[in-house]
Amino acid sequence: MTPALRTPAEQAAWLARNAVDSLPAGGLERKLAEAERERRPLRVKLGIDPTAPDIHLGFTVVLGKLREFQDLGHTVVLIVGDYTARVGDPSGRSATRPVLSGEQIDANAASFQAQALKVLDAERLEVRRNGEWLDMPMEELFRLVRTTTVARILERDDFAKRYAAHAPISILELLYPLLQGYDSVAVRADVELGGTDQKFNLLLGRDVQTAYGLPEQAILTMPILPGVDGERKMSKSYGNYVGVTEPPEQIYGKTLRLPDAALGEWYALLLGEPLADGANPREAKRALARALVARFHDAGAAATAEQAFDRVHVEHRPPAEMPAVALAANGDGLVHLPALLADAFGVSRSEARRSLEQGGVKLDGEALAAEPLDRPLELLDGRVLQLGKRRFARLTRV
RNA sequence: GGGGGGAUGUCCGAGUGGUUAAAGGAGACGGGCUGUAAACCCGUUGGCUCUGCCUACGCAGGUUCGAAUCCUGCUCCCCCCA
Repeated sequence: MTPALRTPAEQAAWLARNAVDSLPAGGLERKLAEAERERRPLRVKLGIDPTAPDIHLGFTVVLGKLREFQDLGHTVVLIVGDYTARVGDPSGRSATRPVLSGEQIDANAASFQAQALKVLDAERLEVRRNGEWLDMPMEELFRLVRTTTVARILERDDFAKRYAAHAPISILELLYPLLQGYDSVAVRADVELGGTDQKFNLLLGRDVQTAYGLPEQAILTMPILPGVDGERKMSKSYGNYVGVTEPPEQIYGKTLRLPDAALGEWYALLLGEPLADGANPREAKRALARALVARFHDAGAAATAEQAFDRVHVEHRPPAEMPAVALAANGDGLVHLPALLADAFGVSRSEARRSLEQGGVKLDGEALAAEPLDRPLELLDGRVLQLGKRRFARLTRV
């Protein structure tokens, strides 16, 4: 898939083709030339946060770029931020992230690594934990902290905004860019990747390296992938993400829900190719969905997922497989519908009542009247209960 | 150290003693229309044993027939002065 790229200049251009920034100008090319001259692989660094163990599509954009480096013979250094996670990141408007336990971090890191291998080549991969070097004496910390100033840190866009908005910023947060920069020192990074939101941190890493007498890393920033809402960046906290370990039908279905306006971006960032001019959005989106399922599962799963999708949403038939829910009747042989719906779909009983009132509950495809709330068990046994358009369950007598 | 401002439902944000489960918006959910796209229209959006009951406006007490609204203490945040 990688075209034959002979010279460092060609390689640099290829690597930067869908990046936002490649800094400093010519930096990547010089690194590549140096590696060739010294016959060593470049050390390409990416830091990850083990607070969330799931990798979503947005993150695979950066992973995909790392893979390109690997395909050119370079080494990827994945840094698990175990130490920083343990300290806790108080950033963000939505309160403090929980401080994770050691076991939790280990578990997350392991699952993260397994997922990353769906994109990365295990042969040219080095995984490190920043706890290896960040647990430093205060004297060392002072040395690190001296490399920058408050004004410089406050230049970072989100700090600047929050400061202007009188939102809280903890000292600890201000320290994070420096710690991340020190990671680059510790692993002697030649190149560091990140999303565009990481630009400041990546650049600061160069200053930190200089202060420690090391050559500065080149940086490459990748565009941020919009989430399935097509609006905000893909993020777990916005609930607009597609996880790489999700089942085929989920990946397929979520992809088809993507607004057309974002289709071009997904093509460019996930498939690495432009969306053909005048392409039928529906067909293009189906092709994209198949490609993504095939990438994280396999081609067979992609075909199956598409069939399952068509069956439910095009042909309006219940899915071939659906969870079974046990019916529990009271003494009169009646089943309380709100309780049944709550049990089957994890909604509250009040919510279930509302859905009933709005005609959102179907039995074998027929809308169920809101009254009465208690139905004979015989009427329900063996039938398909449906909430909304895409939640199904088969009812069975215990 | 001193002074001032603030904490409301998933989020943002009104509300300063009584039709307030709490305006408005976003999001989400259900229905319509569709390509399960977007846009658009309608409805819903704390819980429950549901014509009622319970729980809710940072936390804990108090005043009152009645408090998100008043008082006291506490926690956290922001600003100004030093």
